[in-house]
Amino acid sequence: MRDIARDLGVSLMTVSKALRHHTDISEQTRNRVLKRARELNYQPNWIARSLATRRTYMVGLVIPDLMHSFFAEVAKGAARKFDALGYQIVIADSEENAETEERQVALLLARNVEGLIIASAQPNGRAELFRTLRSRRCPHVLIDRLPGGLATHYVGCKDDEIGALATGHLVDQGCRRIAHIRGPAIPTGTGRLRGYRRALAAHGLEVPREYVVGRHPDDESGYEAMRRLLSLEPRPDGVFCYNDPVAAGAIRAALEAGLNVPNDVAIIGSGNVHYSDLLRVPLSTIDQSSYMIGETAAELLIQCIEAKRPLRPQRTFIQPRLVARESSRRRPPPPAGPGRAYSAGCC
Amino acid sequence: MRDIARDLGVSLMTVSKALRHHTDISEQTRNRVLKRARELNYQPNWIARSLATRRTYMVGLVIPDLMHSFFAEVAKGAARKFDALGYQIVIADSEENAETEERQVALLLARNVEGLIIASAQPNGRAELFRTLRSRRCPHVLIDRLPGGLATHYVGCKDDEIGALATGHLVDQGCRRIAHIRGPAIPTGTGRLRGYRRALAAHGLEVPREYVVGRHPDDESGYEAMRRLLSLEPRPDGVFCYNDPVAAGAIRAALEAGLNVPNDVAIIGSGNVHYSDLLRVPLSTIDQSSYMIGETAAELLIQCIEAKRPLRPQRTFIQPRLVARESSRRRPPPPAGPGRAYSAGCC
DNA sequence: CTGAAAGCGCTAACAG
DNA sequence: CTGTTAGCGCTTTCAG
Repeated sequence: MRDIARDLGVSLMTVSKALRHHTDISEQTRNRVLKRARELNYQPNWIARSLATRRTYMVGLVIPDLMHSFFAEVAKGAARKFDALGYQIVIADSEENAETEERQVALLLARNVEGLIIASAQPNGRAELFRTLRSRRCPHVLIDRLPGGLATHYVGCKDDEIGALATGHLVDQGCRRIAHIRGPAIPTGTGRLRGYRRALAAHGLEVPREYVVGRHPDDESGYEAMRRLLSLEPRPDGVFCYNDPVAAGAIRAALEAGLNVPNDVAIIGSGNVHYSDLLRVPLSTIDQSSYMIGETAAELLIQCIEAKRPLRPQRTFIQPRLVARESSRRRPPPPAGPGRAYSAGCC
Repeated sequence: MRDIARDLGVSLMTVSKALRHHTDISEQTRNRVLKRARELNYQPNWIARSLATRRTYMVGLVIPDLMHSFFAEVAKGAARKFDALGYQIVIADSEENAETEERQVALLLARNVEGLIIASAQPNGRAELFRTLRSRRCPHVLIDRLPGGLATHYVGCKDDEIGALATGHLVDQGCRRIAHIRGPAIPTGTGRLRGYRRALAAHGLEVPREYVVGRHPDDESGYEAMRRLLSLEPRPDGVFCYNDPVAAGAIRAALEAGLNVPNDVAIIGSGNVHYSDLLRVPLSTIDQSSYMIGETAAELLIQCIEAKRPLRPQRTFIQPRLVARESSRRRPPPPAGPGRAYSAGCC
């Protein structure tokens, strides 16, 4: 900028304004400045600009696992939206670990991100991170996982609905001994478990305690959990899995045990990750509109950032949608028509 | 920082040094400063620090698709390594589009990243982006895709080896009419095609022109391409696919056509993405050590950044590894032992 | 319409 | 060991 100013015999200020298309600069000088800038291949320095304006146009996205297609899709949705709105996104991976997440958030704050989208790995009841965010006045939108008793912005499904929808579907398919491979002690894990229990109760079904197993949300532990379930007597005839990777692992275990999916045991997951249609047995699942979660959260966050005053907490609950594929369809589908319990919005 | 200095009656400089654990500060003052900093919940401002030091400790990673497991895994490897080395990674998605990639790189440069890792979407022969990078003296490491005639750092496989390894494996399995669903006109696409042709020639096999189809590297177009192949007369009995998503799509098409995989048609992909073991038919593939590519590239980039003088171009070629699963195994595996053509390093 | 002055929060270099 | 001076590259504010 200094060079341009010197070359053109104008002040630094004039250059600065011209470059930013400020109104009170004559057409002519602006063009001279722009021309010279191009010749010199001038590149604005965002660091300096940020320091002066106190704006970074950077936002953070914290997810538990980059490699989980569900969150990758969320990230893609958010990235596209932010890009369109002139913000840069920085993605951080918390590795499904509360401390790592706190560290990542601290790093992002130190970089002066203007806002944060978080699919939090904080266990139920641990709210310090959110208190910090609030006290530092950093706009943030929670996604996918909604901690209880917190007045924050949120975009995602209601997890008990997911659990009830999936479990209800298994009941509809004729399953009577329905097990659950649960997730960790985070809102999605406990919420889906709650929904599962509610649906069982609603249908007057009872199952042994041992029918709820699992902890870690990946296909390896889905496999292990399923093996445990299959060793029980009586063996479950339907399994609702915390998410699609877990379900994929469960299918592998079932097939390995020589069972037929869905006839010996029906399986359903959640998340509708991109490859679930390509699995050994195409996987029934609950679609949570991952891409849309990313987009919607991004829009909301920008609103928060650009609002003068903090907005009051806004929650967008996305309707979970049953996607029934082969892994759970035990009978030819009942005739379409109004009144089917769990078919609304099904593919 | 000013507040701390005022409260303690010392200079700003003293505070600055104490905070950074500079040596020439007395134990005692340091502790006083640190204590007060904690009390005031002082958070260093990276923007200001960056402006003063001309260091950002930020690096960029540009990949063609966040949602492709292969690149997600690369990203994970790089992220972990950078994190350990005290750098922050910013991931950008080029959407497999050359212009978007150039825009993303420009954005990252404007943010003063200190270096870049790029899995480039530039088509063969288009080298302007790399010239820019070079002229701007921005350290960069190319991964996965190595443009011809460019003296740059690189980490990845040799694509003709991938093509030859995969195709040779199909020959070993008894396939004689081997088709190829190819990728785009980028180094990986043309390199694998070249390897495929070389292997066919080496085995004295000839195939009709129509046996090479495809363009887009996703499962949808893999499906379409496979349908085209299956309509040919004679029908191929083996297909080498550009990557695993394409192969997954191809398997779907084959099964839908009522064919048996691998007996009617054997299929192999490349990339060894995490879920390939869980597909309808567990997918044979070429492992490219995606995670290690990320790690290695990160290490190399940091070396470049921290070196006084530009390093001379360093290339790390990773040995592709055959992973033979069900989608290509037409006969019981031959007895293990030395001398098997393509078994080195196989799982 | 143009420009001078002051400062964003921090640090390198050097002087005491 | 501590402090002073002079910026980093850009912008806001306000006076011409």
